[in-house]
Parts: sequence; structure tokens; C-alpha cells
Amino acid sequence: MRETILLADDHPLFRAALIEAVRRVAPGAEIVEAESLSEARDRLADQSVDLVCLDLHMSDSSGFSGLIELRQSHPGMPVVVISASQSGGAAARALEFGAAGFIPKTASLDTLCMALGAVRDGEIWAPETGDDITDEAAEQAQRLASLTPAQMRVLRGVAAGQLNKQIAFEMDITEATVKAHITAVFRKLGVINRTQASLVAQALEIEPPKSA
Amino acid sequence: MRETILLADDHPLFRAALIEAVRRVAPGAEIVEAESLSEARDRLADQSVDLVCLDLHMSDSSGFSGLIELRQSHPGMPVVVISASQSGGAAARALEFGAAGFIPKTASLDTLCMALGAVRDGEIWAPETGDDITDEAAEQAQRLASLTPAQMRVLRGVAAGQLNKQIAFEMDITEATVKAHITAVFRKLGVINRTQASLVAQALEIEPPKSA
DNA sequence: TCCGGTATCCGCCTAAAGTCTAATGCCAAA
DNA sequence: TTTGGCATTAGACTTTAGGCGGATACCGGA
Repeated sequence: MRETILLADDHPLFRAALIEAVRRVAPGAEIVEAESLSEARDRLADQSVDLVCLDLHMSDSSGFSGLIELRQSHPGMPVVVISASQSGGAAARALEFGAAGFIPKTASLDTLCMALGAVRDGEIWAPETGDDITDEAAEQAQRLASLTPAQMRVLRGVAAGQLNKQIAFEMDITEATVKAHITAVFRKLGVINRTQASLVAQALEIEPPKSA
Repeated sequence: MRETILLADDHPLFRAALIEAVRRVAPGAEIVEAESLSEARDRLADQSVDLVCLDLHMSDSSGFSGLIELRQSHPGMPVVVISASQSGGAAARALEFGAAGFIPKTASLDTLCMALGAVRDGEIWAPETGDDITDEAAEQAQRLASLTPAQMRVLRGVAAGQLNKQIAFEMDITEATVKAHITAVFRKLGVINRTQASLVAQALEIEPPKSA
């Protein structure tokens, strides 16, 4: 029986690149394409598939639900997860859910070929350990959560581009106190000035201060 | 002189797809690749380029600042913006900033070829433009676009939370000069300090991580 | 060619930002 | 109750940021 590989990705261009990689690794394989999770389901119902490349973010499913579903309905079928996310957490979780490999979309064609080859040989492919990017957002969120109420209020003012004087007036404390709070916030967030603190706050979508 | 096309995208696989499209549309063209905005800058300094395909989301620049910069430094050179974002707003803003075309990464290879062909013929290629840009965003966009190259580079440093000293070192100018540029940027953007300037710059960077 | 506007550059000065030390008060563990 | 840690407060001090004036250079129009 001919080997069949299912490529589930909603980006036609990226799918084209995947096809090229598959042709290099498995020249004789039959390639089946799907643009959405539901379409992938249909293809899997139509025929037996030996390997699936699954994008985590498609029109009808963003996240690990699709991976979980495929693992349940086809336990023996290796699934290679492909994601735009580079975070090590995403890769770890994907493998946790039974993925046979994880490939960030920033991978090169060569890397992709190696990953597909390894998975076809029954191995597990994970991004090189040196590339494990700690989930920066989670860490920063943890740091933000450690801020005291006063420090949080001060940070909100900083993130809004206010002067220390303005923040002090609104909190009814001295400007010197505001500065002390700000220094503490900098230490907790691991930054060295208010602009960087503002960036951290913006990245985590802190509630903006009322009024303007 | 041989036609030269610069492909600036940090995803090797997607770049491979772009190369395939260029080969179909312009078989004789020389293809130059860049993985980051700074690398794209270097290539543009090295040689004359007839067309640029620019990804909005690269390691050192996610947003329209790169597009604005290229339009400033090479006014006559058509720039096709490529983005993972499918929102009409992103496309409208890209065209507002002088892009010659906008291609979402969800586009098919055929669509991509058509777009490149149209731009090569001097046309503007855009997906259905349903959305319009809000006046406020347009004003800020206009202000950002009025920045000189040096002012833009300084603003990037400010928005990254760098010290004036660091910016001065990287641009090989005096800190006093950096301050002068910053003052000019503040006036043009209508802000009073670097944190607010950083916020304006951030506002024009589309879609923060949004994580998983 | 000359000229006016502007970009780039820099030194000087004031205001703001940020650090350090330290006092007070609160709360939980010993 | 005592003790140790931390939040909050703030003054003194150092560093950075930002404004002002002026110099040079470049460029398009008269």
C-alpha cells in the first residue's frame, strides 16, 4: 500500500513548502491536503493516512483541541504539530498531547525535512534544546502578579506615559514615594527604565488608567 | 540591468514559496533574501533593488515601521507587504504608508503570482478593501510617516526602551544629537516624553503576540 | 547662481528620572 | 510577645532626559 501523508494547514503557500519537503523525504508518498480541521477529518474518514502534519492555528480550530481529537480518533497515527509559535511551552504541550514532533514555522526547509524523516522512522522530533524559548509572557505575568497594589497603580501611570509628578498627585503621595515604588517595580519586572516597564505592561494588556 | 527582487521574511519555508512565485512571474529576476529588517537594509545598501516583498513580522521589527523606513529611504521602489494578518485594516494601513500591494499569508500561490505581476506592471494590488482607516490612526500614521530616517531610527530605539547613550552608540552620533532628534520626534508625534512616544510607536505595531 | 527651508549635528542648562539610605507601620511566624 | 520581613513613606543625591541656541550641509526653486 502506498504511503499517504496529510497536510493540514490553512496557508496555501506554507502548504506548498510542506509539499516540497515531503517530496524530498518521501518521493513516492501520496499527499493529501486540508485547509481546515473539518476538512482534515473528512480526508481521514475517506482513507487511511500514515502521517499528519497539523497546523495548530486554522480557521476552525486554534489550539490543541484538534491535536487531541486526532490522537483519540487515530491513536496509532503519528501527528507532527506545526505552529507559528516558537515558545518552548507550546512544543512541550504538543508532545504532552501525543504529538510525534513539533516544528515551528520559522524552521528551515532542511530542518523540516529532517523532522519529517525522523518521525517517519518512528522517532520523536522536538526542537533543539538550545532553542527552547522560555515562555516569556508567562514569566512576566508572574512578575506582574507579584506587584503590590500601590506598585500596580504606579505602573499603570508609567505605562500611560504620565510624569511622576502626575502619578504622585493622583495617588496623593510624594513624588519621592512614587520614584521608590517605580524602582521596586523595575526590579520585579527586570527592566531598567520606565519605557521598558511600559512595554512589559503593554504586552500583557494591563488595564489603562481611567481619565486622560 | 537585471531585475532584482528582495524577499524579506524570517520564515525560510515561506521565503521558499515566495521564491517559487517570483520564478514563475519573473523567471530572469535576481532574487535576494533577507531574514530581518536590518539584513534587508544591508541588501538595499549593497545593490539597487526593483521590488521588495516585506514581511511585517520579523525578529527585529513587527509593524509598519520597517515599511515606513523603506518608503523613506527608497521612495520610488515598490514594496509589497506580506503579513500573517488578514484584517482589512492592516491592508489599508499598509497602502496608506505607500505599499504597492498587500498579500496575506493565507493567499494561494496563484494569488501571489497575480499580485506580484500586477505590482511589477506598476499597479497597486490589494485584497478587497472593505475597511477604512480611522481618522485618528490616519493622523498618527501621517505623523509617523513625516519622520526623517534618522528620527525614525531614534524612535525605534526609544520604543525599544533603550537609553539615549545606547542609541547614540548604535547610530554613531553624540548623545546630544540623539536628544535633538528625540525632541523633534516628540513635536511631530505630539507627545511630551519618550514613554508616550513609545506608546504611539506601539500602537502602529499590529497584533501583539496574543499567545496561545 | 543665490537663497530659504530643513536635516543633521553638538554644547550647555534645567527638569525629570532613578538610586540609596532610612524611618515607620503592618502582619505572620516563632 | 517578640522578631523578621515587606510595604509604604520620604529626603538627599546621582544620572538621564529633554529644551534651547547655534553651526554645518544639503537641496530645490527663484
